[in-house]
Amino acid sequence: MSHSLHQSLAARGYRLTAARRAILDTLLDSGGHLTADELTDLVRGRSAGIGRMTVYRTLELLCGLGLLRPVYQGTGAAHYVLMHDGHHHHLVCSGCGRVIEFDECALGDLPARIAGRYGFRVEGHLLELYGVCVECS
Amino acid sequence: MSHSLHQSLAARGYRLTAARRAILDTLLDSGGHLTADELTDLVRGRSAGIGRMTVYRTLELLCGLGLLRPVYQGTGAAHYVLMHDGHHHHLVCSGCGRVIEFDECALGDLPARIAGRYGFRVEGHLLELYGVCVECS
DNA sequence: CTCTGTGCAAAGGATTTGCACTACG
DNA sequence: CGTAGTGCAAATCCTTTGCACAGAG
Repeated sequence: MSHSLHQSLAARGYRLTAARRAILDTLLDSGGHLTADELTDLVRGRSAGIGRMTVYRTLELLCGLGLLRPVYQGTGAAHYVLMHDGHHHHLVCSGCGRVIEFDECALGDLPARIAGRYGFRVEGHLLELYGVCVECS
Repeated sequence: MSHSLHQSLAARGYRLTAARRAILDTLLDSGGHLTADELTDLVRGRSAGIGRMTVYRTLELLCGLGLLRPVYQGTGAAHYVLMHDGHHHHLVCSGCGRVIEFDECALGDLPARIAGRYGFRVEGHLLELYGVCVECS
């Protein structure tokens, strides 16, 4: 499990450097939902001397491979979420801005229907539900 | 149809100024998928003298009302998409970055199940499918 | 009339280059 | 060894404030 990201990189011919290893490990341990800066700080706590740009570039690389996804949670910096098993599901509260993850995947045969209709091969997805959480009701 | 946004604002006590009217009309006509800057240019073509910040503030307002949503398409500026009828569906190609909209909504009774489990009232959603389009295969 | 909304300019952040240097494979 | 990857600093770009003025209700 903690090797899937590393192997995904290696398998595509990308080098597994110390910096990338630290970034990947931090991402996996943190569970996602981090900005680039938050991630940089965490990475540096684990392995000093890693530059902000290396973090940015690694994030960009992972996004290009479909393993990570930037989401815009209102204001400020982009948050990056891991696409565990190719998908990710959010509940976003309009009141307090809180983000809750949930696992239930209700897509059914939609990917197959999309493939049939648009010739589009679906590899992953992000579903965000917007509304109001219990506390904000 | 072209009045739903205007009425949503008016009904909540927001003023329907000339600038907001122009921005709302442009948004509706363009079909969405615009950055703030692209929208500003379009708005100015229709009604000169409208400032960039007015556009930003109107976008922020609409996002707060759940009528619009910022999405992060890779790099650069945020793209804003209209939440027609509270939902929006994307096909995003990892190859060329193209974004295709589709209408099929496959959520079924998920909102009801989420409400039961998390006490979260679902008002809208964004579904993004990632993969490879026909041309990039 | 009053208070919300607007526009400008300037500040504040986040992200991105350019380039010499390091180290993975 | 050669090339992909790194780190720093500076540049660039997007977005947000502060404040005086205009216009909607």
